[in-house]
Amino acid sequence: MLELYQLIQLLAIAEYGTMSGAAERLHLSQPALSRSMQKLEDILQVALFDRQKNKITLNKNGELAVEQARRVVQQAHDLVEQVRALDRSQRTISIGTCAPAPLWELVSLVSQLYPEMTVSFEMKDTDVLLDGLKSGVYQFIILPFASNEPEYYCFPFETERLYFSLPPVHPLSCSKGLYFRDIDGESILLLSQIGFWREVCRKMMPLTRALVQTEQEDFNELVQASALPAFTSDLAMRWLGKPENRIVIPVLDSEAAAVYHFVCRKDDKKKLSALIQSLKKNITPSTVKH
Amino acid sequence: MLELYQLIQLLAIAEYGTMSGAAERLHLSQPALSRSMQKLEDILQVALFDRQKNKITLNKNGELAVEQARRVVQQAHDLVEQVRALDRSQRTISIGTCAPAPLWELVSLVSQLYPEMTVSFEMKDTDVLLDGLKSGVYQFIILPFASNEPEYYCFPFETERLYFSLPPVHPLSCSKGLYFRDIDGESILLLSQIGFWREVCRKMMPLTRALVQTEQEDFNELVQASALPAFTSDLAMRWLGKPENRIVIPVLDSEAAAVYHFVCRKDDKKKLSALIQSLKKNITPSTVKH
DNA sequence: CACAATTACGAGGGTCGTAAAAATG
DNA sequence: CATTTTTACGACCCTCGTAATTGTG
Repeated sequence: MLELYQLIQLLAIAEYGTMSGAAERLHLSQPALSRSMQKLEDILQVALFDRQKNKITLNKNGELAVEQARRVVQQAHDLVEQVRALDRSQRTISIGTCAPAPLWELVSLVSQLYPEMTVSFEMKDTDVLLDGLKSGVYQFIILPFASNEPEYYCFPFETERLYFSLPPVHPLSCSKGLYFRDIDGESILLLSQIGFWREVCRKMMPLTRALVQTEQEDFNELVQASALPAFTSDLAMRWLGKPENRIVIPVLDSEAAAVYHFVCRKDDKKKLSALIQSLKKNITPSTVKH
Repeated sequence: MLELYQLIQLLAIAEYGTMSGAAERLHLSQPALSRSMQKLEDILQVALFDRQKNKITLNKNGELAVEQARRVVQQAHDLVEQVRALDRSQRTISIGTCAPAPLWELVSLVSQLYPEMTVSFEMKDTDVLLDGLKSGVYQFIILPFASNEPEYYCFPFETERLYFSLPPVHPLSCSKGLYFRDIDGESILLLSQIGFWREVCRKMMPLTRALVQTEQEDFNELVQASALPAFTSDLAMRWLGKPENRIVIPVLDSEAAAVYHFVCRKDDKKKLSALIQSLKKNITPSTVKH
């Protein structure tokens, strides 16, 4: 019976050229490898090597066998990897999101509803998210708009509104509401992991220079220490707390309000029904409106 | 280490549905198969079956594994077959010919020159021969015309001229020479394995009905017993003898003379050089002319 | 109680490593 | 004389089969 280990050994010989070298690479004794190849030739009923007492070289048959063996071994390797990947994908829920805020609720919710599953998430551009949903990278994604592609199931479940976070000394800190353009031109502090909000800022405040901070801790300290404007949101304040020593003022532009949509493939709707129901239950009428 | 026998066993379970059934088909005990599959799951680090104490069914992982295993096992099988086929092709010379006559000389010549090789031959239509030469089915072919395709090496090496074989009582048996049309309309005896000559007859003697005989022995007896015209040729008479109690009369049409051409791929010219030289040496000037 | 799968245990086959031999440059 | 391949022999691993156990319809 032909077996994979024989093909792997053959490949090692082909790559290394000599039996003793291949044996060493395979952590095998030369005699073992020699016998193994003799047995392979027995099985194939074909000579694979030109034997010159002191030296062996692959003959035509051997070269063809090596070529074919590469395919077989590669595919066997792929089999292992693909099956493991499928298994992993069945044990993990991958979430793709356009912004961090929805995750604060979602991750704990998903962990509760599917306690045996591993939860992973990524923040990407919306087009990458849609590609990933299509290819199965994500079980569901969070978009700041609705998708009406027929193969997807989509509904809005949460809104987020941006607030300026101003130091009390700021000239506009007494306002009841502000527009992006009121602050445009001033330098502002920004967290790096804010998803699509980054683009919103660039578009709505084209004159503003953003000082981007990677770490949440460092960001918080900077906000307290500096006199620069920053952003927060209703969701951020609910989950992470209000910034200390700061005045928060709602941003009045319609672009400052996002309606997060849950999007999954219709095929997966049944699997995710518990989550979907739970999300819909949490929707308060005021939450969705803006 | 993943091995082929485990994949084969997995496929048997997938095809048969139950372990005991698959074990039987594999000429294996159930416990052996059960342990084997447990080991396969160990190797993949993945469960392949839903186990219900009394029953097993493939789960998603298992189905993917089966699908992949089919590919791997199939390719492993192909490896064996292809290597064996290559080995055979290196040990055999396959000749394709348009007519039987050239073989009488060729087969013995090839056997002498390449005593370690097996000689096989087939008689086919000329277009099939050319296809076969291109695809490697034949090492060389014999055509009744020259091929001037640039990748082929081609030269004429033998001619054959048809003769009518008439009973002495036949009205034309005293002729020095005859044309096809002189006999056209009479029923004639024909051997089935005459290659392209069959088409020549059909074309040159459209009114004639051919009584086709499969066996050489039966044909010879028929020729002696009946009063019907038949064919022979210079080569047939040289190698098989003159028909008894018959008058042989040359067929004068140009279509009754064939110049057999040896055609091989230029790649193979070197391998066949001994044969080519030997064939060229045998060419007598009179043999090639017609 | 028949049937299916798993566990336990001993037997056998096959591969492995060490040692030794043969051959080459 | 170092290097490479092959043969010989004993050890061990791993798969197999038989028998027994558990669970199901």
